[in-house]
Amino acid sequence: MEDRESRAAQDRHGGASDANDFEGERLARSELPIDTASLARYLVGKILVRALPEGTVSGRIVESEAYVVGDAAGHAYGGMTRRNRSLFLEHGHAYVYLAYGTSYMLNVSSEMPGIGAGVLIRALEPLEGISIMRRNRGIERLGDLARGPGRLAAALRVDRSLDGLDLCGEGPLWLGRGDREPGEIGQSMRIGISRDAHRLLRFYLRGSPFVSGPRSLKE
DNA sequence: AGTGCGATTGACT
DNA sequence: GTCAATCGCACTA
Repeated sequence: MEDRESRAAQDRHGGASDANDFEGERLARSELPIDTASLARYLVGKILVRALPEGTVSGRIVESEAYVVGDAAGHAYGGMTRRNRSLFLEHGHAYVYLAYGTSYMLNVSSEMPGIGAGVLIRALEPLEGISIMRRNRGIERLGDLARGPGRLAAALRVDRSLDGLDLCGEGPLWLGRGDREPGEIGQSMRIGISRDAHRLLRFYLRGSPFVSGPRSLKE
């Protein structure tokens, strides 16, 4: 088991939980739907896990957005560039970019190799390593630790150094199985875009207080 | 080399 | 509710 190392590292640092338990068990690439919108819906309820030197941080994905093939709002629209090349990797790789010069955004590439599309992870319900998240964010309130794409990246210390990482590999960031069925999943327009804004490509756990956006987009 | 613009956030009226 | 911060990138010349 490759995971023994991270587990040992966590034990050395006195981590309270096991990153290899059922909930955090790494999803295999073959389990991920290849279609972008399907993947966005599928990821709601799954776990995002980050191994840090001081311990494991994780949260349940409660909100995602699909940026599909041919989508004018997607960064892959217009072809591959230095910034967006990770979107063209086989589904299950990380695409991380800096938005507004201030916030990192974490996406999961979502199609076959050479096809540019991805899913933006927009919010997490914090599970493990909450004290580490508080330190990373510099705030206390649980409900604000990972509510929003830039906030969750900060909480998990995700930046451009993780761009291109295989989330289905043995790296320090991965997708976990989750320990239960998600609740009812709502669907809405995406937040903060202008082009192709009408499309219903945002997915969220209905009623969760950890979902971003106005109340009208949480019900 | 210069310009304009965000898949946001936090501070503030 | 409004609004500035901040910077990498894409585009023009």
